[in-house]
Amino acid sequence: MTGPILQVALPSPLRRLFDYRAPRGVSAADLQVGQRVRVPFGNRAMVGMIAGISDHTEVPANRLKPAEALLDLTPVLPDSLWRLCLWTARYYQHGLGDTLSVALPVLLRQGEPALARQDQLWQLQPGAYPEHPAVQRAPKQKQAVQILAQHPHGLSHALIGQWGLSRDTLVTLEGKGLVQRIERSPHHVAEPLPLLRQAHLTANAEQQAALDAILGAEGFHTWLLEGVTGSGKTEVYLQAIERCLLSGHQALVLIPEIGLTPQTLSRFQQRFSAPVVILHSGLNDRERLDAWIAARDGDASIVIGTRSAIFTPLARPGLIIVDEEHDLSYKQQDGLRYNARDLAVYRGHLEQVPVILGSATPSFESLHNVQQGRYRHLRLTIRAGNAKTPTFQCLDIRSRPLEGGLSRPLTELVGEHLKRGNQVLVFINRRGFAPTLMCHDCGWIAECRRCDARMTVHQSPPHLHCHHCNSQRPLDRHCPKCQREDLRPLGAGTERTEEFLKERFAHIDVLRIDRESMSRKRAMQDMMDTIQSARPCILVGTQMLAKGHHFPNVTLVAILDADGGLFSADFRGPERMAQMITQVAGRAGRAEKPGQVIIQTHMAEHPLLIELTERGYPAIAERELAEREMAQLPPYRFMALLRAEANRASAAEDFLEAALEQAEMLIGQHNLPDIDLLGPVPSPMERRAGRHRAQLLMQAVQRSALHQLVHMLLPLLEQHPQARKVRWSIDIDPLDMF
DNA sequence: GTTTTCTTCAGG
DNA sequence: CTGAAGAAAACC
Repeated sequence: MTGPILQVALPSPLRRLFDYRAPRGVSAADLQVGQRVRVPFGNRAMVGMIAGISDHTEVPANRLKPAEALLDLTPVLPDSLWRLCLWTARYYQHGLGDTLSVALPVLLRQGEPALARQDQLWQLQPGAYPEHPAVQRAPKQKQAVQILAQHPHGLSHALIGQWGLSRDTLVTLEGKGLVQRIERSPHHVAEPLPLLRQAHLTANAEQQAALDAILGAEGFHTWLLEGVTGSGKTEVYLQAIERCLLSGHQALVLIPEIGLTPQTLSRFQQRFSAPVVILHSGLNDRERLDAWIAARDGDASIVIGTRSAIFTPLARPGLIIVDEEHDLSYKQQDGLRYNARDLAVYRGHLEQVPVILGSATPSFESLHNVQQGRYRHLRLTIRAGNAKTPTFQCLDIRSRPLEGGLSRPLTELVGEHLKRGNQVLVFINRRGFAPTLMCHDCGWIAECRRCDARMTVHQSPPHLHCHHCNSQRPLDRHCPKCQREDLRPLGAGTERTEEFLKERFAHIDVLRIDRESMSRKRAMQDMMDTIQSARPCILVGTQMLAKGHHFPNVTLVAILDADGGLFSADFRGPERMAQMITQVAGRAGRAEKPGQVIIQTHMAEHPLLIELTERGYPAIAERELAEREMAQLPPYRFMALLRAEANRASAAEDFLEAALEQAEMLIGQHNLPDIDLLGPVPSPMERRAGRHRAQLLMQAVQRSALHQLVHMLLPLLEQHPQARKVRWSIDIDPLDMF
């Protein structure tokens, strides 16, 4: 008689479960899938999750160990979230244990109880009042009674301090029987709050039509809410959430990483008095766990968070919103390479709740899903306050000199807009001073020693910086090759453009917005203050500018270099370019002032640019999707990318060569239809951070065939002798090929 | 992935 | 024979 065998998922990269006997003293009736157990693993203890309970095992009895302890009385995750995790592990071909450890808050991974922290609150006893004889000779105590009288639901320790009271005072009062302690979770709502703090705005006809469609449908549907900037997507979200809360359910809202704009968040908090939890990177482990538990137990009505928030359990799920669904930050780029937007759709299906994907520039995948009838399309085309759509113009810069990245006509135009008292936004997707440092005598170029890339010149402070591996080195005056003293920065980044504009428009504020300049804590707020002041100013920045913020007084948007997207090696280059230009352009012309968008390019006749400027994003999408179909690319084909990297030059390719052989064998053995194996080839940037990288692309007509192939291939690769010499990973539905 | 165990080989 | 380094195996 061995008792039940626990199949435990452990936070390890190994893609399998480990069998244990039940902890001593724990009977079969106490055990459930989804509970956490502490188990001995090798020479240390680990926290894992019971993924299965069986009555037999292949592991010989002498190797089978008992688990040390059962950590939960009931499963930590609701059933729907457990199933979401199982599906995620299967779909992204990742170990279940590792998947679960991505999904769970850190403290739960470490074995903390999955219970809400109990705050101690001080509360007045029923018979206590400030004139009570017992406190007349104790002013501090009297004051405490007065303050507590104003807080019938109790005051927490932290707040007591803010009122200038000490713990001792309250303990004394407790002794006198005037005050009691109560335990309560910090998110617990004592009594139902009024839902709305602020009445909702009146929806326009389009918004109302979208809301009617969403709210009129039963159960699970995916809605693609395509709304041009300023058309009021957020108001649609808010009113959909309102209905969700009114029916007693909770809403989950995903936002992109950098789009954690205080503006959007405060709109949620201003509108609803219902409890909102925000899962952001600033939370410590304890705060994160508390928020997670508040969501799971139904104490939080609205949960807002970035990518990983898709794994937040909800007691009463009612609605999932993915804002800026096209944003790449929804895709995790290492480890478990999941796409939170796609998981949101699957989760909606599991929990039978509507999913709203919102964007001004929907991803081509989502538009394709609309065409396929999987998603329903809702459009918002009217900008608030009748703001006009900006006019687009390409500015041919062939053989024109550039200063700080700007051509002469553009600089003049900037001057005109400033003279009229307006603000100008200059978009340049390159940080630093210049992307290249070159010796004017011998042609030497500063390259990174660990990557196949050029070093970027930075000026404040002066140094060379590789944006791919973060290595830095000082800026020499002499060329290391010919020793002469004529090193010149080539091209322009944000620093150089900022410098040029400051010099050219000496009396005007020039604000640089990029990762460096925003690292200061109040930097963003200072910038917003200047912008709100409506004084003429110039904003110079990277794509940080394109996300979330509204600049009502900007009338000119200048895009310094649009050509990158036109001849990118990545087939998604044009999609990215069109999204970026459209998003940046959307920052302008919000008020009565019409906006003007100038795109500097060497390829003014390029059909893509012409289409984008004359007919806009939807036209580009239609055209590009047709091209993708012809070229048999996603979303018309399904991709899985096997990457490998190694210190030795050929190790990665050797491994992938072996993988290719295995894959070909499996395709033959199992008659898997319509799969192309492309490669192995060196990655577009072959060497990065000192490691040589290569990739094998697998592409298929049917997702299921590709899935089968990868599913059978990975166990073979794990055992392969060459696998030890490389780091490898599988990326299902890869979004970039680097 | 990390840790433990095995293998090999130079050196004494 | 010993010790070090590197490869292989185990991790339940």
